[in-house]
Amino acid sequence: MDSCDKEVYKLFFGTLANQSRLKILNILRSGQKNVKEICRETEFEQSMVSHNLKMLEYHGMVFVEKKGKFRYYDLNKKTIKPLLELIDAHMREYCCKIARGER
Amino acid sequence: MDSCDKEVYKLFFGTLANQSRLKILNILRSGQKNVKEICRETEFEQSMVSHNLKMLEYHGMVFVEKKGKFRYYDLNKKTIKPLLELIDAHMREYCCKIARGER
DNA sequence: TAATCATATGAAAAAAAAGTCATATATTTA
DNA sequence: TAAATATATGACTTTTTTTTCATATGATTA
Repeated sequence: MDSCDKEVYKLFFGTLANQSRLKILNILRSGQKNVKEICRETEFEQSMVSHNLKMLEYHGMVFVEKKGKFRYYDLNKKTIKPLLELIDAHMREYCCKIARGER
Repeated sequence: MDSCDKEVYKLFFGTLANQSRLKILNILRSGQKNVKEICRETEFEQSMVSHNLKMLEYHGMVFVEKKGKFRYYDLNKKTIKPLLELIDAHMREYCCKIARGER
């Protein structure tokens, strides 16, 4: 990991370090959705969803597919799903106190 | 992943979404180090290193061991190392444009 | 036990990221 | 082709995070 990599890592993790984007990713776990559907399910405002989807797409965490006037976003199941699972394992073991809000 | 989890995920990723902390983690890959050594190798100011180490420790990414007046910090090789490797794989495949600075 | 060394902490300043709002663009339908 | 619908974008404001600075704490040594 050289200093260039660290910048990339930072951007990558930064993309995941946000509850709105995590909520979007989570919703996409159940299949691809268009922007409107994501707005409805998250109860987020549309432009915010678009901003966040752009960031997720840029980092390869979701893919887009144009269908007429809609844009369907799909989770990258190959890497993002296992990644979330690995982190689940880490957190089960080391972050109980965080989950409980301890300091 | 419920809304409580998302908060924890956010904190977890937030801890990794920072070049200073990534640099510290990277340096710890070659074995445990005390704060002074980390300062020297990173060229970061001491209090900043301490703040960042605290955050890393709180999230189970490093462990501390007191030895006299020194405190040795050690990387969590069980989860953080494989995590970084998984992300390497993701980035090799999807984030080339990021590494190249494209937009 | 005073001086020194190693590290931690809190508050405040600086920097970065997130969210909002107005509006632009693109596609479709009437 | 005008209106409507879906989504994206840019500039700005707000919020959050990071860094810095001064200082506190704790262990060691002279």
